[in-house]
Amino acid sequence: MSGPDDPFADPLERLVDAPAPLAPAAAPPWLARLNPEQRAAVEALDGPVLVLAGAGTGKTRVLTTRLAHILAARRAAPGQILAVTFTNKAAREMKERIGDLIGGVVEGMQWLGTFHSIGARILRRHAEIAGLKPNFTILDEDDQLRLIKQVIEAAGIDDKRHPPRMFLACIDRWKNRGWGPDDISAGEAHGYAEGRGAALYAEYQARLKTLNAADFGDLLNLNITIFKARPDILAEYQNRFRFILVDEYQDTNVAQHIWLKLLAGERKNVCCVGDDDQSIYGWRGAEVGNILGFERDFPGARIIRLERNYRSTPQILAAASGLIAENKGRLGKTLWTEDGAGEKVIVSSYWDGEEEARTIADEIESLQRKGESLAQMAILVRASFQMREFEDRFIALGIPYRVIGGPRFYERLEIRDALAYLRVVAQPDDGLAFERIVNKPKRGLGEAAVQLIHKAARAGNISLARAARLLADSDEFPTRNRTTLRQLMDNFDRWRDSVPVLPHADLAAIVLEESGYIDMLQNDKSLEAQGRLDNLKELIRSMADFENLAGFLEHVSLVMERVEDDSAERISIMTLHAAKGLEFNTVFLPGWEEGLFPHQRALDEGGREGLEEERRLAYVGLTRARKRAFVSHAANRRMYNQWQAAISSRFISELPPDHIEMRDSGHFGASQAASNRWTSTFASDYSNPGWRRAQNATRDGGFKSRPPMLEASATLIATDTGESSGFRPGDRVVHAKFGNGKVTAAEGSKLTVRFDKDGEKRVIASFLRRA
DNA sequence: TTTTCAATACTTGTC
DNA sequence: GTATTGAAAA
Repeated sequence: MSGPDDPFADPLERLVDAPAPLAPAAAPPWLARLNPEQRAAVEALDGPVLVLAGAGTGKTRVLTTRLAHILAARRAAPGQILAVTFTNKAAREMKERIGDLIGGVVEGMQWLGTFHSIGARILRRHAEIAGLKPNFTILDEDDQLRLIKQVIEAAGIDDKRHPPRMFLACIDRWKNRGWGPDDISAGEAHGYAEGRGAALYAEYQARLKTLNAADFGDLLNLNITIFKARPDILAEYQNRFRFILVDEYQDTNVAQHIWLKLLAGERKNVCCVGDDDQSIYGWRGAEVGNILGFERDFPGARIIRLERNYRSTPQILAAASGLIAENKGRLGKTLWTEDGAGEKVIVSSYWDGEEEARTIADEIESLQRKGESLAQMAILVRASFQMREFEDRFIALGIPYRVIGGPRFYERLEIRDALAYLRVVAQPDDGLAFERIVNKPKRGLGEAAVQLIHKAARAGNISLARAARLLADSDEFPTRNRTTLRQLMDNFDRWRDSVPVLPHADLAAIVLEESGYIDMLQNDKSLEAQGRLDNLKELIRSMADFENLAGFLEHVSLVMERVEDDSAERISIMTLHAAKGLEFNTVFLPGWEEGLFPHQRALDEGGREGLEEERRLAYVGLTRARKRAFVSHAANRRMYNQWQAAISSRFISELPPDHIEMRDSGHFGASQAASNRWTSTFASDYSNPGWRRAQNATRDGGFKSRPPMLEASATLIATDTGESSGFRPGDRVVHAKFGNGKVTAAEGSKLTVRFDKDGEKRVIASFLRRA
């Protein structure tokens, strides 16, 4: 482990070579731009510091400036600072902003990253101590679940009564708390399969070792194991990390907290930045207690509150503050701003979700006509099913939109298959990857064959691939399959041999070609197959950005994301969770109804704690808005195709009346009781054709009766293909969202299409292509 | 081995 | 309503 990649090969000398901006100056310009609290947070370098940064108080600025300050004061070299974030996006942003502040020195900041990427880095260095090889695979949830199923099956447990998912959740919870198989109390172990939880967990961990694999939880937990087993190694890191910075501290779980405390050592130059009011990931293992108990964990800690808000109007701040004040157990902050008054938060009531979407879309167009950019508007929903209504409406009106947090590139089937091939090439012990592709494309190695290989593997205590190799050369395997298996194994040997000589992107292309995977897709005449081939091409293209195969695979497992282009003129639709850390001039917050928001399940499973987390979510939503916030609820909402009457969220009544303006749509005349009766009488008939037609009629009517100017603007936005769309009634077309359909009417670029699945819809020609 | 059908559940979702 | 998933049938 040495060479340019070695994390320890960057001695302090780097600092001496660092560019000019590092020269100590009496009054560094970056400090002058801070308010007194921010400046205090930047300058309090020694000892533990907790920065309680309210929404929009310049948290990132403080973090980045503090880093720059440490470097400028020559208190540490870039490689001696540990800076951890939760998301790759946050890490990337921090890197960029430090780069803006102090220039190229960022390159030396090799310990700026997510908890998991840094954990993985440390684990690879000392893998042997944890019983792994340095080239171990990082498993994602899918692989994890498959492994768990195997463990459960091997233990002879009925997976009907004890669903594997449940066990996955247990393991997740245990790992989040930093518990190994030996730390599971009888009570906890009882949580799954009548007390066998701990034993199964141990078995799961043993299997991981055989696979030479680690799951996400292990990336940190095995670090802790290593640190505890080898104080000398821990000391090495404690000595190295002169300063530790943590972003979004309220989201840390117990394991991360232990990890941080170990690394902080005696020096305890730890600076954690966070906001207890924005803790919304409790269900994922985040422990608000970490931030609430910071002083207990780090005695003598300095606590600095950032309360001056630079984002929102006082009206929005007051509404959000009033709401969050309902929560108990906060550290407490009072946000203030010097900004002028601004507009009150608008609270609207609608008859149903469809009217809500329609009216919000109208509001969006109206704002747009006043010159407001679509990129500065967002719709923040509680649950993703709410997005659909907005998408439908935006498609109909031709309002460009983007959904944030949809299905990800690396989660697609074909990508995962391709990656599985590459994983087996890179790491032959990766049995999960091997299993995934033995019979893909179909080569006659079905379940029976896989079982045989499994048996051999378990008997010899060797990996699947090794067992497969043995079986291929022995006569314990059905003759007709033996040749196929041998061919496959020979292929893998050959591919593996070419790793050092071939560029990895070329190798990937060869693997996919020679394995028959490409042929399989080419022979598939379905609509998706072409898209899958394109995705594979895209995958191979993207591989070129990485140095080697191992580097690429690491990226895929740790950085499962696509970089969003947020400059485009589009409105964003996302969940409230996805919105944390973002800001927009205008924010729409639909669906504030009891049962949806706060979500029923959060109440059922989380009790008062659950309710408070929901309230924090509402707070996060409101504080995303710079100028305008629109809260709304509908009296009737369709969930799982069932109409349900809903009463407005308690969060609406908790908003301070002085800072909100109630708006009524007029249609919303029926009392809650009446709507209840109405739903129960007609709910069963709701999806019948007659009702559908009636609903479509209203929708169309609404569309046509609009002021002409709106019609025009809607057309204008969407007419990038021009008036002559080229589509005629009768044409078969494909729509990215709705699939196949037939054009029934066309006027200019606006078409009516009868979709095979979804029925008739009005769509814009530019969303269509010829079938 | 593959296709098809029925049963199930369905908040949020980084790494 | 729908997507996924597992088991039975072809």
